[in-house]
Amino acid sequence: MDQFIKYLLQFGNLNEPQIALISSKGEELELCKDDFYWEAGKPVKQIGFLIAGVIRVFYHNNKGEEITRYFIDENHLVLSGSTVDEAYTPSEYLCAVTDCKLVTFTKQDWKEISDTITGWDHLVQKVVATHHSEKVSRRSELVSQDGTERYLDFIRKFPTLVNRVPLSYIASYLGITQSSLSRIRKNIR
Amino acid sequence: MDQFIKYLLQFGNLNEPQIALISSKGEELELCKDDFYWEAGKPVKQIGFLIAGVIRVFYHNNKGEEITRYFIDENHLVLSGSTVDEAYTPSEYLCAVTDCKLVTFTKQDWKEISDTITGWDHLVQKVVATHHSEKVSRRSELVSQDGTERYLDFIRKFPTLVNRVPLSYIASYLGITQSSLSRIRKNIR
DNA sequence: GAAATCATTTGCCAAATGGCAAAAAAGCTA
DNA sequence: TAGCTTTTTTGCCATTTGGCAAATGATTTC
Repeated sequence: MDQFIKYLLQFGNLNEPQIALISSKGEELELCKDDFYWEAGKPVKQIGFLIAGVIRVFYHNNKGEEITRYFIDENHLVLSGSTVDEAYTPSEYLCAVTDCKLVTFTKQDWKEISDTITGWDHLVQKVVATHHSEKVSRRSELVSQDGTERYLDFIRKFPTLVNRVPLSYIASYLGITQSSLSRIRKNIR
Repeated sequence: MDQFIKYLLQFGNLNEPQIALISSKGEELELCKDDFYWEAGKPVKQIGFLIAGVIRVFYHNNKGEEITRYFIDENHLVLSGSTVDEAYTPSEYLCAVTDCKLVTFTKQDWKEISDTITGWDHLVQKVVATHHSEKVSRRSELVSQDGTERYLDFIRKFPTLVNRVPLSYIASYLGITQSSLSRIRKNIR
């Protein structure tokens, strides 16, 4: 929980009572490897903040293959792309790649925080914007590169993930087959 | 200007004085084809809303090639990924693909609006979140598909752009060469 | 430690894409 | 319309990647 507060404080000030309010609402949640945090079609009722571990975001393409859209690592909010106060049913799966620890808030509590703390929405907006630009900068160049460049880029941009995430997931994130990625790795060394 | 207000009202209520305030701050801006709206390295001083036209977002990769990151079409905010009130210097170029019309706000005025209108930040957050998820859903599947699928997807997701944007830009967005895209198009018909 | 399971590497060949340059088509201007 | 410029299409061949299946390696379980 402290970790979450500390993270928030990078984006704006919070006074003691505000911190107390936030702390009182947050609940710790642990996920084991391969547990789902979201499942496509099941409404999301929480906002989460990932304290430890890695979550993989994936969906199924029209051939039924799992496509990894993104990896979420420590110190990131897990919330729907659209806004918090609406009912939201994801079309993708969020699944723990490693054991995970999160702080979660019910949407109701989150709304209460938003109504109570002046500037909360603005602060969250900052956080979301930061994550967004990080996401974009991590993702965007993939399309314009060949497999080798994409993998090197992945290592650069997710340095802490390479050894925690199975090859097949990385390949699915990079948009190449596992075999190709394996060959690519061989050529790099 | 009315178009912008109308757009905002989809995301939340605004009363007359609020609308008047927003209207009084917005300035119309016209861009000709190939004009730059942002240039990498030059600070951004405005928030814009695209009323008409298409803007291409691109950057240069390490080989000096232009890579198209995204197309912005009508009824979208043009703002930095990070927050509004900070100095922001983009690392990418925004260039008009067609003649464009925008409504713009200085950061100062935008801040004034934010300070004056309760719920403004929240409303903007909704807009940004909507754009974001739209962007993600338009972008994300590209990596996992071959050229033909990507192009078909592009047509589906940017139906109004196909005939307004040069082939080379689309190819650069799809991460394939212009030649390949040309061949792909031949095979589709 | 052996068996079973899961993850990664490799071989083989087909298909897709890139690089380069020339040709063809489309658009623009005088 | 002719000439010029820009955009798009093609041909040729090298390289990359995919698909599939088998082999190898690693991990877990009993």
